Parts: sequence; structure tokens; C-alpha cells
Amino acid sequence: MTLEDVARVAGVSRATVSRVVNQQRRVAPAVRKSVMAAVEEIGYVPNRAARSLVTRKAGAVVVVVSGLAPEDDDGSHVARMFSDPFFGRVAGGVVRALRPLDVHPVLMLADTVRARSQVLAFLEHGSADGALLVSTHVDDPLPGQLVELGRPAVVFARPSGDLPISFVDAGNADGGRLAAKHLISRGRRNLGVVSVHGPLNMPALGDRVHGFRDGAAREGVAYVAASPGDLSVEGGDAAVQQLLADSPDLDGVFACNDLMAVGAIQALRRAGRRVPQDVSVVGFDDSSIAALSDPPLTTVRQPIEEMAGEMAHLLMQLVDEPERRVMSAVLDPTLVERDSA
Amino acid sequence: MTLEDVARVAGVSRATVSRVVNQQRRVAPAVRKSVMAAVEEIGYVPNRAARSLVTRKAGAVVVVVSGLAPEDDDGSHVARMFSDPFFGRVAGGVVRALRPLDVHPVLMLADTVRARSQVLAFLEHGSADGALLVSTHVDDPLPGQLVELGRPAVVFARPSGDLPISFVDAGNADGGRLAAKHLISRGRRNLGVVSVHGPLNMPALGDRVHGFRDGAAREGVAYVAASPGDLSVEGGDAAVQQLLADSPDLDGVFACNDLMAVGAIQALRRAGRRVPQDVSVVGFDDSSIAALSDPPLTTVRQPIEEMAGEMAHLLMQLVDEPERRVMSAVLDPTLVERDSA
DNA sequence: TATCATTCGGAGAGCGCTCTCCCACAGAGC
DNA sequence: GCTCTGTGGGAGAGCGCTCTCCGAATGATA
Repeated sequence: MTLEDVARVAGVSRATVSRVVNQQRRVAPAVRKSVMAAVEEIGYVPNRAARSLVTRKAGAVVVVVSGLAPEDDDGSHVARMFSDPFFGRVAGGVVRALRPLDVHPVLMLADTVRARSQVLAFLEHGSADGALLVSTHVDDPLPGQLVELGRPAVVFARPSGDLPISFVDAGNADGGRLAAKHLISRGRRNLGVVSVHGPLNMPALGDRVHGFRDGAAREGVAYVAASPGDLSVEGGDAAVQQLLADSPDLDGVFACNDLMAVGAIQALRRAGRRVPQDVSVVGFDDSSIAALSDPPLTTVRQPIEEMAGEMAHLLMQLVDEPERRVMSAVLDPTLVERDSA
Repeated sequence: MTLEDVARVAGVSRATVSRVVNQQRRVAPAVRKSVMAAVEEIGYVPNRAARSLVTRKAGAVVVVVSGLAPEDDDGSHVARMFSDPFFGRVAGGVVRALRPLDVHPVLMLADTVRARSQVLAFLEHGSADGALLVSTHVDDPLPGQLVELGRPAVVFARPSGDLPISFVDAGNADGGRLAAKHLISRGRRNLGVVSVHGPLNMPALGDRVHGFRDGAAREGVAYVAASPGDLSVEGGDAAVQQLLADSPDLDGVFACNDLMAVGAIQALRRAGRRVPQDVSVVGFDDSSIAALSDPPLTTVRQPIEEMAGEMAHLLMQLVDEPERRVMSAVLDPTLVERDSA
């Protein structure tokens, strides 16, 4: 079923049918009507390939999950990346936002040099109009390569280093402030934060800590002890042991992610502290573990689906108006109150 | 950069370049070499749209996540579907399997009548060569529509009702047998199973129960008490209360999914039973909660990534040889031993 | 009525590729 | 030397669509 068929049935030319289908010029109402009837009658659907061949628009964007796989990877790296619900939430948000625009998300994985250049090639020769990038690794070279390529792209979370690339992020500092306010409103004054080891090259994590400190300061709590963890349950456990050793009167803990918050609760329990009666704990991410942990975690939630949707919107703007340089959006996190604080 | 350009640089015709690129006929070594050099030199990448316009192959498949959204859905349904790590694992497996074949997965969501017909249209006019379907709902009409359409399709898990459609599944009954064997090898004899309410129209769940019973019987345990749950933590909790009321000497529980296993442990604890000292509990799915629960769950794991990869392989065979009718593959589940049994 | 502007449909080129023909040429067999 | 076969390259049509250009018809204006 081609344009030609519709044209024949409607008794008009191919051009006219095309105009009706794409509604890009005035067509006499009577003609338009008979074309639409013909379209309906024979069940015509435009051929994407043919269309994109001439318009040079693919009507597709690539959703890239990027992260460096270890040399000896057996696939478990990929598995881990994808089994994080975070990924699915992003995908869901993107799919929902793109659907009404009739743009299709193509899933790609950029875990090796080869894979990365495949993504780049895919974009370069127009198989996709732009890229939505979710990086799991801080030193990911892909954002830089995307900038160099010069095709529309939006990344999830502000990239480290300065790179003229569009992004969508959550207000991490605001999230930290939210946590501080909440803890203090619960009467907690001896606060500790489980931060992250080494150079805080993941900007989000640093922002959370800074926001937390800032929030505490605004409420009159000048000092917040900090101990770094490695983002795992064990890391959170160890960090809190340290915190407890330094300040035994600790009564409020903010962990930079939920896994460490769970570890924090473990350590607290072992030290004879009850959560939340003796110590309140706030996590970050509202990951799947948050609702399931004991007690369920009070945590800061990033509006991931909304962020993903916003990424899609920004990208499509970039696609439509390439003269536009870079854009960004920062969405507000919210506090999900459960039982740990 | 088109074929034409390569042809000019290499001093041959377009047809020859095409032959080299697609390696579909003998080309004199010298000519082939100069063409390859030209391709390299100008960085030629074939245009997918143009190619698929003539070959009528899209080089893409659609990965459909299907499930009925409630009438008044605000998006939370989609969010829930996608945030299940299961979905990500499938996506990861598909991406990995498809990549070497240079076929791209396009993500689609079929949660409404409209969305479903979009998927169907996408397939029908060749924007995708086939469909990989993950249904979250038993009465999903999409598999049937896919069969009717007659385009290549593979679904995850054997569909309920009989439908001539290809599928990949895990040996659910084998998984149940594995659980029974394990429990009995731990000395458990008074077994209970937390099954599912109502008509077992999700074949997988029924198979698990049957497999469990069969495994128990083969080991000499003739009777297994059963109590249905609703696949949630609460459901598991309630079901075990019932089980305990009926047979207080219960010492082994098999739950059809991990959520219910967690609920089972809750109920057992409340009744003063220790897990795994007094009662052993085995779950199913190895979901993210399994490793995190207390105690960590011994559970039956479906090889989701492998199953997804197998789906991709079957689909590509179907695409290549459309005369083939339907195919299936059933992969073996494994028991992941943790602490609950 | 003649001229001009405006509206709207049609003709046709061409997007980049594949693939079917066709033809040139080399070597074999007589 | 001639035909016959096989090998390998070129010409060109055409996939389904968009879009520019053109021209016909209509209505407004002088």
C-alpha cells in the first residue's frame, strides 16, 4: 500500500496525497476529505524508510546506556547495568514522552570502543536524529565524542568536567537540603553524612553532601560529621561505624544513596541504636530496596521518569532547531517519608 | 558520503561497490581491495533507510512491553512495569544478542488499544522485521494479533491458551522440582507451597507448583499443603498463616515468587519460627529483593538474559526463513542458594 | 473585459541503495 | 580460428516518498 495506491483510489496525484498526509499546505477540503477516505479505505501507512530517505530525518533517537565494561567482561557487567531499575525507569519515561511525537527509541549499549563507534556511526549517517545518553561511568568518553560529532544529544545528569552538552538533572543539592530539613524537624541535631570516597568526580554526589550541609547550616546546625563510603551496603556500614566512633551521640544520618543507608541501619543496630527511635536515617534515590528495607527507608526521590521525559523533549527541540546550542533542565527531588526518619 | 562517492574514488561503478560492501558476489581481489580502501578513505557508511527501502528489511526489531493500563492511568502503570528489573534484564539480553547481527531493538510500549495498533502498524509496513514481546498481563490480546499479522514474533514465556506463536520459556516445572529436592535434601518433610489464587491462567505459576509437587513425590513426600497468595508480600504472609494453621509442623515452604517468600518469612517469624533453623523457605525469580531480604533468599533463578538472547536468535531465524512456522526454546532454571533454605 | 494575484493540483526529479539484466573478455575445447 | 562457457563489471530501473516548480483556475481589481 503506497502513496500511489491512495492517489489512484482518491483520483488525485501522489503529491496531493503527500500534502494531505503531512498537512503541509492548504488542500481544498473536498479533496482532502476524499484522500483521507482513501487512506482509511486501503489502510495506508507511510513507509518510514522512504520518507526518511528524502527528509533525512530518521524519526528515531538512540537511547544509549554507556559504561565501561571491564576487560574480561563476561556479560555480567551489562546484566548489572540493565537490571538496575533506574535504567528501566529512564526507558519508560523516554518511551512515554516520545510516543506522541511518533519518534522511536532505539536501544544501544556503549560498553566498548567498538560499541561506542557504532553508536556514533549510527548517529552520523542519520539512522537516528539524536541521542539520549545515560552514563554509568564518570570518565565516559562518549559525551565528549557526541559533542564533537555535533549531533543533538542530551545526557542524564550534569556531566563532570565542562562540556557544552545538554543535560537534565535533579536538584541534588536541594535533595540534600530536604534531607537536612527533615532530620532537623525530627529534632535531630547531631548529624552525620555518609558521603563518597576519593575525588567527588560524580558531581551529583558532591552536590548532595553540600546541599545537606547547607540545609543544616540554614537550620542552625553548624557541624555535620562526614565519613565516606563506596556506595555499597558494606560501605555504608563501615562509614557509620566510623561516624559512631567519632561522635557517639549521633542521632541523624544522611546517606548519599539507599544502599549505604541500609548499611548505616545495619551498623547502627549492631551498635545498639534503634532506627528511627534513637537515630533517624535518610537515604537517597528511592531505589527498589528503599521500600523493602527494615524499617522502610525515608529517602530522597529523583523524579526519574519526568527527567527522562524532559530529556526527550529537550532532544526533540534540539532536533527541530539545530541552531540552538545547549539546553538543560533541573527537576526538583522530593522526600519520600517512610519509617527510618 | 554515498556509494556513488566511493565508486568515483575507487574508479568503479556503484554496483561493484555495493557488491563489495555486501559481499554477495565474487569480485576480483584487486578491485575489492581498492573499493575497501576507498570506503576506508572517505569513511563511508551505508544509509540504512535507502537500503531498507529496496531490500524491505528494516534491520530493526521491536521490543514490545505489553500490558493493560487501567482506564484512569496516570503513567504509574508504565512506571511500575519498567522499573521492574526483570524488564531491564530482558532488554540487556536482547541488546547483547542483537548487536553482533547489526540489528537494532526499538522499544515500544503496548498499554492501550491505540498503542497496540501502532505496534502492529510499525511491523506491518516493515519498519521492523519482527517483534519480541514481553507481556505482563495474561489476557494480553497482542500475541493473538501478532499471529494474525503473520510477521515474525517471539514471546517471553509460553502464552496461555494455545496460539501458534514462538516462545522462549524457563523450565518452570523443573524449577519447582529443584526447590522440592533442595528442601528435602535439607531434611524437610512437611512441605507447604504458596501458590496463586484463582484460575492459574498464568501457566508458569501453575507449572512451578506442579513441578514442586512432582519433585516432592519423587523424593517420597506424598503430600504438600498449598495455600494461594496474590504474588505480593502480604499475600505470602497471609498464605503462610493459613498453612501454619492447617499444619503446625510445617518445616519447608516454597513460594511461587520472591515477594511471597518474603511475606512467608514475615509470617513465620511472627509465629515464632526461625528461618532457616525451624523452617526453610525457597522463593522463585531471584529478583532484586532476594539478595537483600533478611535472611537472603534461596531462590530459583530463571536465566533471563539468556532467555532474552535466545528470543533474539529465534526471531532472527524466523526473519531469515519465514517459511518456518513456530519455534520454541526452554532454558533450565538454577537454584541460587542463600540463607533462607 | 483585460490584467494580475492567489490558490491549489500535477509532473517529475531525485534521495541512496540493490539487483537484474547485459556485455566484455578470457580461457577452453574443437 | 571459431564457438562456447564462465567470470566479473557496468547500466539502469525502481523501492516509496518529498518537494520544487509549473500551470490552470478562480477571483479581485482597474
